[in-house]
Amino acid sequence: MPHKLKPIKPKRISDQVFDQLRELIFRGEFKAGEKILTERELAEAFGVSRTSVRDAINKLVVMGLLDQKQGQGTFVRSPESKEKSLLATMVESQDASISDLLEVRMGLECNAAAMAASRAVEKDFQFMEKSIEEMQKEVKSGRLGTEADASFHMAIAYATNNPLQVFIMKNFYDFLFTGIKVNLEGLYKIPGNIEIILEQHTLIYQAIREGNPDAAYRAMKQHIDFVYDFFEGQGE
Amino acid sequence: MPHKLKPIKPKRISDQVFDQLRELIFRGEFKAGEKILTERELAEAFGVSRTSVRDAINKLVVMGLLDQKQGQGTFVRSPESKEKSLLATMVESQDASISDLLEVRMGLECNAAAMAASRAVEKDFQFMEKSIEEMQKEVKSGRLGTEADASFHMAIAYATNNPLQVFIMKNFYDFLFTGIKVNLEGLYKIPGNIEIILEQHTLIYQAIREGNPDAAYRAMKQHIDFVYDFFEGQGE
DNA sequence: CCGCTTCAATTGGTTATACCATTAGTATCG
DNA sequence: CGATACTAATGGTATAACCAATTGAAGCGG
Repeated sequence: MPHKLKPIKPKRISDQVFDQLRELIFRGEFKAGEKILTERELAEAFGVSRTSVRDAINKLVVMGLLDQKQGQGTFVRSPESKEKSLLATMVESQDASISDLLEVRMGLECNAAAMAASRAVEKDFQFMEKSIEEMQKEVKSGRLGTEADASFHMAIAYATNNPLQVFIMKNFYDFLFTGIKVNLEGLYKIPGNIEIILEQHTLIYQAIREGNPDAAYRAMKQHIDFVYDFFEGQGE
Repeated sequence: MPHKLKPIKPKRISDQVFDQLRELIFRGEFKAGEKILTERELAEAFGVSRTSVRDAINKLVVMGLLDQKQGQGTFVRSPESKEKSLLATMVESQDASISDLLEVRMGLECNAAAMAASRAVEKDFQFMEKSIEEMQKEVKSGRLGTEADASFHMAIAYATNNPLQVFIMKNFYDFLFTGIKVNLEGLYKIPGNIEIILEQHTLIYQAIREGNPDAAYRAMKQHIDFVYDFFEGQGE
């Protein structure tokens, strides 16, 4: 065996559709509560059979990301709606606190920010910008903007171009979401805090845009430190 | 509305099949590891279409109760392997390289080392020492000591006292072993490398023992950087 | 104009059938 | 005996047709 041949990729079509749909949900292309394309439309759009699309959708329904109603359509389930994901429930049963979450994120996301700074392309920047703008809108409308917040962090994961980083963050998403929600609710009580968060997001974005890994790392660290300190001060 | 009428049963056929199959599994009619009836057989037995059976089975697969393999059949998943599978199963559909793995570990483990340095207790030190000694023994016996290597890194995860960190690392190393352990062997085969690895492990351990988070972080970074550079040089 | 019924279009759910892709086992040939 | 080739079994995919629930608009009668 002189040479290591090609890796091949035996991927099921339904799984490929599944991956793409999940990505669209996570990136916010399909917004919570929104009705997505019909099975027939998706089948045509992907160029696969309706069977494969159905298999993919079923998977997402079981995972709690989608909701189907006969005669109406398929809808994106809002993350906050009850039944948390498998990972989230498992984590819960192990008594993981918000602090624990933030500590792990510290390592995971600071490193990701640095990676992103040296690899992100235009498309990645656009996703980050979009998330920041979306969060600004939400805040001005009196809402928390938790989804946009989570999307921003997911955008950085994608920008690393590291499939494993993306993979972990994807499975982290539900827990990330609930964590962010709790944080923002606490932060919201104190005027000015959300603006600080937004400012920090912008700083992270700028550092990545400038291609400065070190600055991106520090900006992310400062961001998470801020949230962490605030939460610790709350009495834990 | 004087009377509460019939509840009716607007139940999908696939769900009815699902319920029955799940019951059979829970009752032990289908025993762990056992191969169950084929989709075609089940379809005929239930008097429904194969599609409905497939929908039901898919649901059980996503839930981790069943396992399907093309060309072989559908099997009942043993209970102990249910938990570790949720990450491992999905990782199959990704093509992550060793570099990707190391990049994520960089963030995860450097941070963990720093955490461990400020929290580890005597018991944690003992686990680390044991892992290092074990690896030294293995190496002297002419073996690779990959398990001891992993144990050392897991010991650090435990030392963080962060259940989420432990959880992630646990699933991480399942993936590491089952997926790309073979590739790591290349690193160990070159004389001198194992000694360097052991030295690095010792440095990490000492930094943690001294309660120096900064040094622990740097020591871990140096360690992972070394492995990373080695693989980059290999041609990847 | 209002209220009810009816009907048609949309959309997910089901069925049937055929064929593809992978695997394990067996038969065959050297 | 061993390697190869074939075959059968099984899950995966693709079509096409029809069923069932929902919505909303059209039509009718008051």
